[in-house]
Amino acid sequence: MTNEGRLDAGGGDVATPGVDGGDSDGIPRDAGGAGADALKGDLLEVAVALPVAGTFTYRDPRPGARIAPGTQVVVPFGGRTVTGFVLGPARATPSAVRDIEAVVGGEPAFDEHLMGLCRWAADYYQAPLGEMLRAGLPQGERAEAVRLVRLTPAGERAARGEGTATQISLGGVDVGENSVDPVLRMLLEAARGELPWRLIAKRMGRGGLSPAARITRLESAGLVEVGDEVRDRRASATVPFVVAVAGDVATLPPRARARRAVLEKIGGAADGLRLGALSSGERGHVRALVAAGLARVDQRPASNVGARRGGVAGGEEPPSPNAGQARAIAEITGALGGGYATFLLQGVTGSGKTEVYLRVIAEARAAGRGALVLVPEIALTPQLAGRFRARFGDDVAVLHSALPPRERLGAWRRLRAGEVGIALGARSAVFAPVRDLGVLVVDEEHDSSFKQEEGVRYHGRDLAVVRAQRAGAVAVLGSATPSLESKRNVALGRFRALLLPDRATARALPPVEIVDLRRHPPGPDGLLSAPLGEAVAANLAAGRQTILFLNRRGFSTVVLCRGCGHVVGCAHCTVSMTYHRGRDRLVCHYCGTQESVPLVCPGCHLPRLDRLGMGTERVESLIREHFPDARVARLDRDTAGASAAGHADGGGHLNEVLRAMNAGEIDILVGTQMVTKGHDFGGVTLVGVLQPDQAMHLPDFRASERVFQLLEQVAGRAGRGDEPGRVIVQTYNPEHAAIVAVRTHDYEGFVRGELAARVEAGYPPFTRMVVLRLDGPDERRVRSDATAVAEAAMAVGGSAVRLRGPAEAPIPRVRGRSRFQVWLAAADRAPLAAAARAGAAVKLGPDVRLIVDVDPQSTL
DNA sequence: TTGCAGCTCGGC
DNA sequence: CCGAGCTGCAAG
Repeated sequence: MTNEGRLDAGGGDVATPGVDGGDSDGIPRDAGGAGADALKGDLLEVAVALPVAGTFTYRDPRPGARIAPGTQVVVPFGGRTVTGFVLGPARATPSAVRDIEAVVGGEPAFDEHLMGLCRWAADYYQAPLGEMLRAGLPQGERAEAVRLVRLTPAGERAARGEGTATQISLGGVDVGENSVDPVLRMLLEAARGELPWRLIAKRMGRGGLSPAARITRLESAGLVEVGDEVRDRRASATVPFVVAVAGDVATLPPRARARRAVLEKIGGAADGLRLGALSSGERGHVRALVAAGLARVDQRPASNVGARRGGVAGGEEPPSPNAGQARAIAEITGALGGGYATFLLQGVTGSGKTEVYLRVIAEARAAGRGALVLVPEIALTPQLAGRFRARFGDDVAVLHSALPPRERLGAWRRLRAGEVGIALGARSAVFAPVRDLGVLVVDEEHDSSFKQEEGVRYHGRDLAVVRAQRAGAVAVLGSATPSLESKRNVALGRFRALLLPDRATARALPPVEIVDLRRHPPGPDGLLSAPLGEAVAANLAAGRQTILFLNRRGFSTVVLCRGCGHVVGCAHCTVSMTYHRGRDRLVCHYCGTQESVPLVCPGCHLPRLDRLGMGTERVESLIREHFPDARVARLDRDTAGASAAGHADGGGHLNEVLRAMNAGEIDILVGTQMVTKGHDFGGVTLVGVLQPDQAMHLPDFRASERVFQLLEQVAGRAGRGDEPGRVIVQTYNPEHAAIVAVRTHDYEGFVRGELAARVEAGYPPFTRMVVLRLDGPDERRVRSDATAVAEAAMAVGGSAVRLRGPAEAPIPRVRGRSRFQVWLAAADRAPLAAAARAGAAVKLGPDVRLIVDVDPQSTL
């Protein structure tokens, strides 16, 4: 279904310049003299979507066609074809200029405002502009060049063994019977005799010539041709619809009842039905109906998909705000239209922050301005989306990572076209093309998932504030436990603080009971202390629901030899393997490597391996033993599906658990973080936290802050119904600051203590930080490069910048690569950025990579 | 990132 | 002497 916009054929949505062949060798290299001015008008500055510094100049061969800044284009770059973004007219006239090959889509992918934001972000996060721009486009909006290998007629003959001996030997094809060149054979079997280069390389595996050598040889023999093609996902953004066609139903066999039923279903929908909305069985009938001339399948643009979904605005009477909410709403709406302002809205779970967002957004919409809402990845649930839909109906575009690219694209287009005024999504939605932005909301602003930890490492919350600033909009950051950065910004007068004092339901957050595991040791299975065990039993007897929280997946976290003390570790990482009982395999949580459980110790070969440590799988199983009559369920990444909560295949189990919890069909839910965020479990009256201890001792200056935030969030799960809840934390470290503070939900006290410690140690929010992360297969090389990087950074940073390292990362080896870190801290941004740039400019040894991480959120 | 030039090493 | 493989650098 992918429409390929073939460059030389001008397919689909791809505007093809008037010059054929893509090769611009005919263009005068030296434009000197009279022609220079005329030429200059068509010269454009382009950022390519690659990790390459700088921008490049290209020519638009279509006379007078002014490509607007922000437009996505396809350009030849080095020996291949890549995506780029037009920045504007060229600023220099270099000696060599090549032609833009294609313009993707009719309109710019970014408007001026978003271009400005990406430019700012590229500079701040020290990322190439082209890469930043690419990060700001949704999947599906990106055009990508695919290198295709295609059989020539001569190649086809050779592949069939019909070619002349010369042709065959020319191609290096082995003439022996049964052994046609594997590449030719693959191509012969492929549709249209062509395959992507990458696929061929993948299928060939090892042995013999390298795929590249093989293909090159075939190409020079004229048996195959190789070319880059732009696959314009935009052009292919269509969705199949089935429409009933007037015809003679009698042509259907009388016994084809199912077929008639499907036909009726299709006929019942005035505009036809999405093929995707039918079951696979029904789709089979559609095929037959089409063959019988009773139905037709249309391709419709994806922008129509989902446009008319969801509830109708105003369907439900909004609850009237309490005094605290009313005050917050009044303050924020008062600032709307008055230019930039950021509010920090602090209120515990259940205090009604969402209602404040909804009211403020409604206010902005009434004034004709757009809104953008960012939530942590894991919190982007159907429940939350439903709440926005119930209030704003079709005016909301939900940008979910689980959305198929097409639907995402449709949502993006509707936002850009102004058909939809509100965008709701995770981190990357900060780039959503909302028109005339009035409000940006960042919910759970302290959540670390707003920081992108791969590729371009931007922080969604920080970018939201910057975007608000640039757009003259109001930003609202909400949290029960704001980040210390935001607290500091309030103290500095940059943010305005708003407090929602109570839970909207007028009940206080339950106190947190701390169980000292040194005095109340867990039972022989290491699970429950007596107080927590009794509480669970009592809650169960009372017919109420319990959540048990443990932030570790798997069954056992360590597989240890009782004979020699050997711990089974990952072959590629310096971490121990986790035993997963569901799969009956050992899994590395860092690189994903899986292996079967060895029968004997790899060290001493004695069969004395033991599975130690507690993961959610073991908790679930032990709980079933303790409470055989209880209905127990588990919710973590393993049960929910592939990756984090949001992913398509994960939704099923997650939603099922949510439903079963709300229907009271589960007594005890065991889970990881996943149970803490975004879900509203009405009837839970007991929350048990099993072991927050390991999280407190992570080598990370934010460890305490994270533990507090996590516990507070977990506590918020309890007692939201009519019943008061209980929260019990069992720990070996009851005197830890985060534990002490969480007992009485004394966040302000915790913040004071923590801020004092941060000042003392020179950590954020009192300094700014950048980490330079290096990794490579050869430990000594990485170490020495890290030293050179540190020296270069300090030579520039001088006394304004403090250095720590180079030091091995807390997990020194991941995926077979050794990792070192150089930490830079400074009070001011400028010297810090300069030092980091100097460090990043150091020439590295072979296979050593360096990543600049500005405002790092993780030490690992 | 990938592609290519320039170089060295090994086989004929 | 030629080709494969590695290294370093440039890409408009």
